Amino acid sequence: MSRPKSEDKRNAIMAAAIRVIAAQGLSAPTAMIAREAGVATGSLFNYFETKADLFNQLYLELKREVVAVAMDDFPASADLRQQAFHMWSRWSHWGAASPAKRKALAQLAVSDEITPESRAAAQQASARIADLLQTICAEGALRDRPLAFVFAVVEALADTTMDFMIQQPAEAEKHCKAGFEALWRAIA
Amino acid sequence: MSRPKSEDKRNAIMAAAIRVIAAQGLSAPTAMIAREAGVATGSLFNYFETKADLFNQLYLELKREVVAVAMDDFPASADLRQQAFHMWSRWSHWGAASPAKRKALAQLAVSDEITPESRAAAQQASARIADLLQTICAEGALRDRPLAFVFAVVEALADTTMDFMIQQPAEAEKHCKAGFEALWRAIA
Amino acid sequence: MSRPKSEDKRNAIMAAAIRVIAAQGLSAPTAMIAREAGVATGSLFNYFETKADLFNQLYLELKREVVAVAMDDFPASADLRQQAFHMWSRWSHWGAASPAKRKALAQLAVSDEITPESRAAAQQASARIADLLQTICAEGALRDRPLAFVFAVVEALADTTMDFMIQQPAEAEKHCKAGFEALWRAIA
Amino acid sequence: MSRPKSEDKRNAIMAAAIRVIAAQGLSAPTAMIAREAGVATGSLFNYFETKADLFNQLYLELKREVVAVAMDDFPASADLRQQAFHMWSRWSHWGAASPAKRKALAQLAVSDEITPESRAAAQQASARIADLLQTICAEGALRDRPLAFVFAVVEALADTTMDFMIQQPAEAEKHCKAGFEALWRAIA
DNA sequence: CATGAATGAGCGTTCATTCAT
DNA sequence: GATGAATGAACGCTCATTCAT
Repeated sequence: MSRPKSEDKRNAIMAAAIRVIAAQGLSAPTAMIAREAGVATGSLFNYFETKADLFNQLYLELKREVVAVAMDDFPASADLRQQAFHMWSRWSHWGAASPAKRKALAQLAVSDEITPESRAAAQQASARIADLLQTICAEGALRDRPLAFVFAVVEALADTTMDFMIQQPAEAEKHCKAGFEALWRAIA
Repeated sequence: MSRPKSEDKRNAIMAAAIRVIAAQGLSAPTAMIAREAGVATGSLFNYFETKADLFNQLYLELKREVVAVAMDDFPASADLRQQAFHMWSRWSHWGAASPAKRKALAQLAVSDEITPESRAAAQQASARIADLLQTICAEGALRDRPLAFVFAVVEALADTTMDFMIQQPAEAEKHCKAGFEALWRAIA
Repeated sequence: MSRPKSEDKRNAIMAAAIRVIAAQGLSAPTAMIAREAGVATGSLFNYFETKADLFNQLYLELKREVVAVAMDDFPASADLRQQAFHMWSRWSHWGAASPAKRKALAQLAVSDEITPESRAAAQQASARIADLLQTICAEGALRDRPLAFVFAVVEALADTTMDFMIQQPAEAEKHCKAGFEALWRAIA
Repeated sequence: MSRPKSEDKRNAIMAAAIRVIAAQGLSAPTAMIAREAGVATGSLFNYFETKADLFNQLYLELKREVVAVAMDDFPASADLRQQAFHMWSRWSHWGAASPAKRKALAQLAVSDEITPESRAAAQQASARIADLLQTICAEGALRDRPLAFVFAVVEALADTTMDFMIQQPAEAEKHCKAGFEALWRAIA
């Protein structure tokens, strides 16, 4: 019967946080995020209990977005290399097209504020990618390494690739393919 | 910039900063670093103009240490793969043996406080490694990519490898070799 | 000031305020009082213009309750000492049985938020007790002191007595009688 | 070798806290206390870890001052009544002459911020007064009550007396003596 | 130079009150 | 009237940096 808590406002805060974190880092004042979102300083805390809570929710949301994009329109019947390239291409183009999101996510990922629970939830969200990787490296050089090791290698390669796609947009396609080539040789 | 009186004190501050940053992150108070170093809060600023200055000097020093370790006792007459493995092994074992330094360096590397100048100097310090990489990938899949791309890929692989060597010390040698295998296939 | 719709709701807020103030002090958030009362945060302000208004009304209501209890079933034809003890006993047992009310009242009584008007109204509500006291001390040692002085002494003794009745319930009767003895000797 | 932490400054903060608490209550901002003391907001926290710490130290200091004043120049060889009156007179005149201190102490005494430790220390500081009271009431009506009960009664009477001495300074001596008379009759 | 007390801008968070629904 | 989200001033406390000693 009162003004309902607005999903739009929550999204506005999330979006503002991405921009502000990308620009200023995690030490960006909550007041600045609120202003950027067009809400009062206090309102931020109607949607997120603490700054750390906002960070955790944002981290998880971005992680899920990456997975959703990477696995969208997945070619279930293509061969493994094509499937892998599909995922890689989607992923890296998303990152190249969303530099603020990537920058924010990179900062969040190394932050002490992100709880083990959030990291676990993020991992769970990546299950389908993990499955794919497992299949890919089942007979490769890394077949005896923990999947987490492989995953970390892939993420590192992807991050590097996206950095270069952003820095040299004209060469984006080449970087994307070269990154995939390195990935495939490394793990398949 | 005249050399301050006590090189020891400067080193103590650097070492304290490594420990404190590893434990608390970059937001650790300068006063805590000073206390850990056994000097007065004000003394820190006799050796480093600002906190950011301390961070930049520390970043560069750690980067140089990595290179020095990796290239120490370099087998100039061995074949390329052996040379590469020598470097890789030194590097990753250093990282596995110095988790605080790695953690601090990881945080510094993504910080906005590190200036382009510091990053450029770090790159310059890595010239010998860069040369080696260039030779390695001269005929590989990434031969047309910028050397910086290759370098970034290698660093990402190395970081991942070291993380796992630290997390599972019993498997350290296997992780080290598997990481090298992935690297060699990716770039050579 | 029109009577608000629900007397029940007003009472619920009052009762909640007593509990919350007893537990948390006067700095308890109005939102907590409202929640404890089972009403919306905004509703509290339909019944009380401000937090201070709530406090003043609560102060007065509690003061009036004390008087009503103390003078209930008053033995108009008993002798003075018996009348005094009747009042004393009722009063102190009420306090011992209502620790939250006493605690809240004690905090309210020393608060700056309580207006002179409220204090005056409380005094007026105590007129019958004041009359009794005046009669009691008409020939005692304090006969030349302002009645307010005597009243304050009595309140102080009563508060102390009730504190001990609450702290040592097994000795409650003894404390009650001892307190009365001290009172009688002090003023009669 | 640095600027020494100044006892003067600590005292200035204490004195300022007394004035500000007397005027505004315990919710007075620390910044206001600091300003009143002529120091920076941050400096207050060089001398007191938290606002609550300041309150506890102030509480204890005021309690000790009361005792010191009351027992100063104690007539060890006078008779009991004279000794008691000496203490009473000193105490009440101190309170009448230091209304801000009394008001601050009254607020502190009922605050939730004051720790059991502080209250215990205050009690210990009052040992000599407690001894005197014990002797006084050894044969009085309250001889079987806990000393703490007697003490509380005395404090209550003293507080009331001082309130009236402040409110009607012209009658201060009469209030002092009447208060003592009530006390003596109540407990002796 | 060394020391650590002094400084005050800045931060995350709270909460009395308002007001759209 | 009832609701609870929205508001933003205010607070306690921190901390990089300065500077008196």
